[in-house]
Amino acid sequence: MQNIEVAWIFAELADLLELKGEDFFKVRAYRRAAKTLANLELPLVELNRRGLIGKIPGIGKAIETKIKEILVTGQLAKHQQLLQEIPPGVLEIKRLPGIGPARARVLFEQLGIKDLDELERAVKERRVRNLKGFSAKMEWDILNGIQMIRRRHGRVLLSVARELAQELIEYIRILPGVSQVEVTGSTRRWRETVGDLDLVAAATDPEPLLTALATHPRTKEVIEKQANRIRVFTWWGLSVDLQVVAPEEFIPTLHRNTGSKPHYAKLQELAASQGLVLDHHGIKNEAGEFLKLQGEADIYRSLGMDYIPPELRENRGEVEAAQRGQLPGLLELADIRGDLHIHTTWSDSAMDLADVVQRCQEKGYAYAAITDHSRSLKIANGLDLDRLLEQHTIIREMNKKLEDFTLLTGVEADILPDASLDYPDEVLEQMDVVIASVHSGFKQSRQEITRRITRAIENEHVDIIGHMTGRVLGRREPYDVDVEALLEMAAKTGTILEINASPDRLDLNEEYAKKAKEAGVKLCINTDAHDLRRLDEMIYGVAVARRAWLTKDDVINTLEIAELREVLR
DNA sequence: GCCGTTTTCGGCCCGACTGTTTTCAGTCG
Repeated sequence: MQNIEVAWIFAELADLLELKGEDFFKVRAYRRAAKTLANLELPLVELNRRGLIGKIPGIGKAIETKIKEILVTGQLAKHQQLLQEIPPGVLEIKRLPGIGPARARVLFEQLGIKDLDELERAVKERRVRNLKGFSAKMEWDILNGIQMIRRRHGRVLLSVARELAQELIEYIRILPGVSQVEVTGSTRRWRETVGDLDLVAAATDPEPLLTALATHPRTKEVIEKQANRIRVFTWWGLSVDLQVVAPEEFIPTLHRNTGSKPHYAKLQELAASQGLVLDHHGIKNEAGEFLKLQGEADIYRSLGMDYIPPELRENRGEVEAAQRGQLPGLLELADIRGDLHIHTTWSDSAMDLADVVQRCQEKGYAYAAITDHSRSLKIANGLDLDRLLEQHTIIREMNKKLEDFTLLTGVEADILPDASLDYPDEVLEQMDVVIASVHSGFKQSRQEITRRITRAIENEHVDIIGHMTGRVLGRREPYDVDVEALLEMAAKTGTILEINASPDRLDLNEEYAKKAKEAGVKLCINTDAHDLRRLDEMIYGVAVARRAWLTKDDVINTLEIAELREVLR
């Protein structure tokens, strides 16, 4: 049992209890526990062995007992029992925008609606609008919500896919006879969501590997099995395809399976035009001899071009650029010198200032900015003026004692619905980093939201615009905003745009990040972390940047502190 | 269900928006 799986049980338990109308505080206690468990540093199994589960904040006697039950039996009786009462489809209905526990319950109890299909039918038959708490407009919203969920269906966040991939790879790598194993497909190309996880392994005998995956604890059922490949569906809601090849076919298979299909097709075409044959066996010349391949770079070299990293393999001009020797030197995680969007216990995060400093130093960063929420964001315990200034005083004091590390003062100031910022200019002026973000009024018109963000961009004290389109993958569409106009304005004012690295945001996305660069805008990759583990998500923002063809020069948090201060000034 | 340098019971981050049964429950961040 992984922590994340235990956390999922508690999160679902919270949802189920909420649907039953259970006390809100009890629901919240489970939800908090789920979040805490998901972000623990150590495996629960280990903590249990050391008798430390009850010591975790937010975990009391009752939840501790339940965790132990899960660790021993693999499930939770109370959770299973609730699932008997409430069909899982009702949980999905509750996740529709505009539908919460109360409305989902009305739909279930009064119309017997158990899943999205039944809901869609009821809406089309106009049976929903007359229910208490519903309306004709809401029927429209429901259909849109169902569309959104259908679009996402079967796809998971890249971070989930990578976590599962890592676990399976480590498991397969140590099996007898395995020489190599790698993740391929869209996961290796770092696409923001993943439909299936594709693995390729090199081994002399496939059978032990196929059996190992078939019986792995993550595997729910085997979908298909052939002599050298197996497809399974996992408990994580992601299917996994493992192909086992002979060692000499590993590199060409890894390369082909990584795709993308259009990229690979283009290479095959190019190979053919040179009298070569490129396929999963390798590259064959006109004499029918296979060229020797040490790595993927040899494939590209044989075709007369530079090596193309997986993130660029989308047939968006990378082949032509590689032929001309003009691929950009992509940004690397190691280029990142600091994180400029971090929350602490002063607002709604689990980390205190000392935690942040320690972890950022461990990561080898030279600086970090503390940017807690501003006063209007009450639910996140946003800082009023007094607390903000107090925090900044403390940060400046801490800074004096730090060596080779700079803790910057800052704030994530709300761009309010009336386009003003949450603090006056005189206050913003005094801090190192001002991020301005929208956290309210998402449903304003395109014109209004664009104007709001434009005003923030124009404010000379605003350094960075945070998560500019506001999307949350699979949960919330971006707000209606004229991104192109904002890029133009940001270029004019020298305002920096954030690539929010949180795997469910990735905002700006790769398309806009690329356009930003082309418009002459500088970017900053931030985690927006609310707990220690999520400071590690920088890599996902770097992946967006790489897929957007960005180099070190395009990203300001690759600068050393003195240069960074210059840019922020 | 969790928690306690005021409380082992009684608190638990708040407020805006929405649609509308025009007075507030439900949802959201």
